[in-house]
Amino acid sequence: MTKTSLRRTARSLPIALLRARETVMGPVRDMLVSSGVNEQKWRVLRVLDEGGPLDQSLLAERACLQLPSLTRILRAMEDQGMVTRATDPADRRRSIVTISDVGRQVIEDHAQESLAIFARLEAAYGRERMETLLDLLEELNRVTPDA
Amino acid sequence: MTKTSLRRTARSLPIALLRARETVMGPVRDMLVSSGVNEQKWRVLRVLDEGGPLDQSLLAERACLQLPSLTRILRAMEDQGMVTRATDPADRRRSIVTISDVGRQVIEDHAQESLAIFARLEAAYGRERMETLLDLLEELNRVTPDA
DNA sequence: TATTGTTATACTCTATAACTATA
DNA sequence: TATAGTTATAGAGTATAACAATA
Repeated sequence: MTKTSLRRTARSLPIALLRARETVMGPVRDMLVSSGVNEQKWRVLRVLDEGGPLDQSLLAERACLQLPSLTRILRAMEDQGMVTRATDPADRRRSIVTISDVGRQVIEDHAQESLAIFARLEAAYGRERMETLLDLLEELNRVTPDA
Repeated sequence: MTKTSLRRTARSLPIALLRARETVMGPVRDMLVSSGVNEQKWRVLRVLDEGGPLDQSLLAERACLQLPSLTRILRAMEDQGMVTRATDPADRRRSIVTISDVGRQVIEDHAQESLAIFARLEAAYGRERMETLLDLLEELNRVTPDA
């Protein structure tokens, strides 16, 4: 160990969050391979399904993607018929992205499995504990909106 | 929204973990640009500094890296003099990785700043809340070791 | 035969900057 | 001049499979 003592890696928030995500993503990745969309497209669909039509900047932020990545992803998703894009008439620089029936169907097709994966994890981890964890994560995101 | 209601994305554990990590990594990334190592190398150094010499499989798991990625990263880190590698005499398939003084110095050089970043976040978020969050993340990693 | 680590491939994300169109 | 989104580029991670060396 170095002289200046850092926290144990298990108590390092960035590392702890990354390990937790790897833990949780295992079964989710298995689900996604059968869905025809990757993790990123799945996030885009989820965010659009939840928040309604969004411009790309906001969509990128909520889906944790860079704008250049999103540009490429949306091109593919448009080709697959999962989303549509339209110029915002109020500000013609903006492009508004809308989920289509095809996109909604992708979510619908995997919603049961997604819920089941979560339910299994919650059963193993504890319902109350899970709610507390999600509360704390939400609060963390509020503390530092992006910095 | 689709008919089968999934959780709000803020209550989706994979998405919540990803957003939390993005939130937390902002200042950490700023620190790392001045350190000469990227996120992945920093994790490798932290894990080695904490756990002592490790074989590559274990190191990969603890640092959340794939073995092929680790192979490439270690080659670079060996060239930079941050780590050394030696064949395990007890099992000559195994390669044991050890952090060097140079590697330890990289950690030492940024330990203060790393602690300060954490302290600021903790102050904004709440000390007790932070401890609870870290406890819950540790427990989550114990529930499902990797599945 | 199984395991550890390496190499190779294809795909994708990140980070950044330059660029276009619009405001 | 500033902003939204696109394009291009370099660097790097992921996933996977094939492979060599060793067990």
